[in-house]
Amino acid sequence: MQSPEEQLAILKRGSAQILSEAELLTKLRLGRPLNIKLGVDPTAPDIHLGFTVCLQKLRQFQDLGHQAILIIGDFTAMIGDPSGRSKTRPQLSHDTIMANAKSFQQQAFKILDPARTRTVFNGEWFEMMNFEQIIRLNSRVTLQQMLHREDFRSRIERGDSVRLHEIQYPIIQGWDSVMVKADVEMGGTDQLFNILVGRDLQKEEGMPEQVVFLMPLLEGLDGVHKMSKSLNNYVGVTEAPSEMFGKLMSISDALMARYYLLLLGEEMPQGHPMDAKKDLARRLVARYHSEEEGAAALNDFNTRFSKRDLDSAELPGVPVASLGTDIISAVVAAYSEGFQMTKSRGDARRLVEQGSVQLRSEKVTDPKASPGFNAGDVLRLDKTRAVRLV
RNA sequence: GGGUAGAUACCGAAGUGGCCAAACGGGGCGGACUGUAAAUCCGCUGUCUCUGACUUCGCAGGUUCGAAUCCUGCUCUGCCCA
Repeated sequence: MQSPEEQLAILKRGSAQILSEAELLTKLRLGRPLNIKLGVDPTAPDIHLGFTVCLQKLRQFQDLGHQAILIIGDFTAMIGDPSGRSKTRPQLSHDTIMANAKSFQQQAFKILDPARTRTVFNGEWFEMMNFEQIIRLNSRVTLQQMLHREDFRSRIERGDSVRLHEIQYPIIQGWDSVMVKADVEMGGTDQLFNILVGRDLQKEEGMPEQVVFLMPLLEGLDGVHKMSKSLNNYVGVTEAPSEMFGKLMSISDALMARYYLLLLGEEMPQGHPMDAKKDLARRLVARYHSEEEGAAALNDFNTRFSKRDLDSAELPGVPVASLGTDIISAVVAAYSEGFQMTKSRGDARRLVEQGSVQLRSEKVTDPKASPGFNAGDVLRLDKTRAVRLV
């Protein structure tokens, strides 16, 4: 086992903020495995690359002999969050949450070491609480404290509603830290406030305060907003190799440097940016699938796009019989059969009229065309998608 | 509880009786160019049986030849007062 100083040096790498390093060092010197807490929200079962930034750091802690504690926020998820101004977030059933949690773990263990991971559900302690205890818990923090939080404040300034239960989230999360006796809590930089509340509550309970360990937030594919499912700018760790590869190839060069740093933990190499990007994509596919699939995805990308040779690329097969006779029906069917995507006929028509659709390497721009479909033909739909007729 | 402002397409936001499937911006998508990058230019962005038809402007009714626009009720939200 490395010395506390060595451990700190390793852990510091790539982190955004640690409050405080001195405290962390003191804890590392205790010579026992530390409890490293990471809270997860079981509303969406898919882990994306943004979240892996935290998971990888957590793995590093594990490799240094520490204990990861994954807290599944089943309690909060069951309450649901009715605020979502545009979309009401559905209250999740217990079954859904358990299923999500399970799939979450499966994905997380692509990165984490199961032997050093403890998974707990916060319903374990919150479901037991009665109203008196809840009030008492609430009395420990002030409204001013909660309103200090950036996103609440900005919502108030914008005139958006903030529901009372939302300001309890930090308290709930903080109490989790008390219950699992967290030595360190990890999170993205947006978690600073919540994690600090955990410290306050631990202090009030007369226990040592957890160290705040923040990782940078990974920007999504758009390069602007943080990677998130709702913005649809994410890469999921379970996505198919070619899909993952393709998404990674579409990022900007500036963003690529970030991805190198946060996902691979190294500097972006010199040389042609495209080669660097291919290597990034290949390695990440290899990490979440396998070396072979990484190499295959790279190879496939090269034939499909660099050589523009769709015929020999691997494409989803779609039965000729499902296409109908006209080109619009065929495009709609190809999207749904080949990619499980629902396109309206209007969308399909636009793609055709605008020259995106190709059959047997020739553009079909007449929406009324019935060009005849044969097994073996390649039907190109848009920039990234094509199917092979079978 | 009282007052007041508001609810428009993915988001922001115009429109306040017919010229509105609804300006403009963002986002998204497609084309050209390329490295499936960036930048730039062009086009599209409710649905369909697509030079036309149909359904949309919080919900339900009503007035009118005609309503996103006027009236009534309801739901939701902000702000001010209590």
